[in-house]
Amino acid sequence: MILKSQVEWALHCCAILAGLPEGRYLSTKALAEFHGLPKEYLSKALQSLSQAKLVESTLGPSGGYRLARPTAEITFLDVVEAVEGKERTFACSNIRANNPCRPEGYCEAGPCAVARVMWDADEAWRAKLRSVSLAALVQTLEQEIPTTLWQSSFQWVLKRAG
Amino acid sequence: MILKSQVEWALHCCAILAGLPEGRYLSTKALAEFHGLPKEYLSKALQSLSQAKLVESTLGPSGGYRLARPTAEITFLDVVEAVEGKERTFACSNIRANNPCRPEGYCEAGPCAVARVMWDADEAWRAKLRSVSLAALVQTLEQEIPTTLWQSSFQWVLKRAG
DNA sequence: TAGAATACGGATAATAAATATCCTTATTGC
DNA sequence: GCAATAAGGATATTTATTATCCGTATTCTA
Ligand code: SF4
Ligand code: SF4
Repeated sequence: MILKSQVEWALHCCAILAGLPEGRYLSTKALAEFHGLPKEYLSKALQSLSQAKLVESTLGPSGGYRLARPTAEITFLDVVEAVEGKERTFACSNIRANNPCRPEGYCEAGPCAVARVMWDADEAWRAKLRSVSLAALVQTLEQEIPTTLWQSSFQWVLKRAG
Repeated sequence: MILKSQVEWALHCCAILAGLPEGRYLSTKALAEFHGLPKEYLSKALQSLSQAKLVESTLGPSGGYRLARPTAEITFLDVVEAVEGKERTFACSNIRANNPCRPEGYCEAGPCAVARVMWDADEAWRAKLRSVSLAALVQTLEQEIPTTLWQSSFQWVLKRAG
């Protein structure tokens, strides 16, 4: 089990969009070039973000994406779920129903203990992702990335932002 | 991203093995029949458990598997990692290295903030799985499953255990 | 007003992973 | 010696991921 690479892409794109000045848009093309990613396929990830209402888009030249909400109000979980979906990572196929000793017509009340533990763990994962916002991410990145690289990156980006 | 179904299978099989009397073995065939699963493929999951030293096996008629450790010393995480592997669920492809503004020969010190958050969440998931033992699972199941079904199930199993 | 750049969605192809089956070998109990 | 078993290799089959291509509607710009 491994998350799709689109998750990493989407998170990095959101980090860039989070640093964009108010009202500016950044195109798929620019985001793809900046990260060295296939434009057409990255576009699908961005469309997922758009459908999840995390970003807004506009058409035409100088079109592209911008965040739809303040960075403090978008979490890692929002992005991950936009790309991966909201389904739990443990799917129960109800194999206990195949128990040969199971009485005719007997129907289990709810999810069994196995599923509940797996779902609790899934929720712990999500809770952690929910606890980190894009604002927090940008703050950390700003501290860690060398100032010159940070600035030249945003110069590069701004030159292409509509 | 979804866990393979072998995880569910392995957990249920461990739950059965956990209820087996000291020194008895249960075969793949019996476990597959009990859960209504494809024997050959379930066998692969059990082999994973065996390689992870969670279960011991013996050959010949009346052969099969038994737990290699006390139920209190086997956790959900042990079983999940035996089947799914120990790799983290977020794989970093280091796309920041593609940044066009990145200086020649510049090399990032360590994993970036994005990866660290994802890995923290992964660890939260594992911590939760680590916190539940097979002993705890069996205790819960024993409380929840109707006594008659519980007993007839283990009668069924014991008749086939070597 | 024409043209270029864009997001969006549908279709489809390529690749990788999960699921499943088959077969051979070595070991064990009877 | 025979039957049942775990183990592991080989190989299909099916599904998910990754990727590309194209048509349409929209928006900006010149
Ligand atoms: S995980 Fe629980 S609910 Fe799902 S099949 Fe197994 S016993 Fe049933
Ligand atoms: S997640 Fe972090 S370490 Fe991984 S590619 Fe992105 S920036 Fe680099």
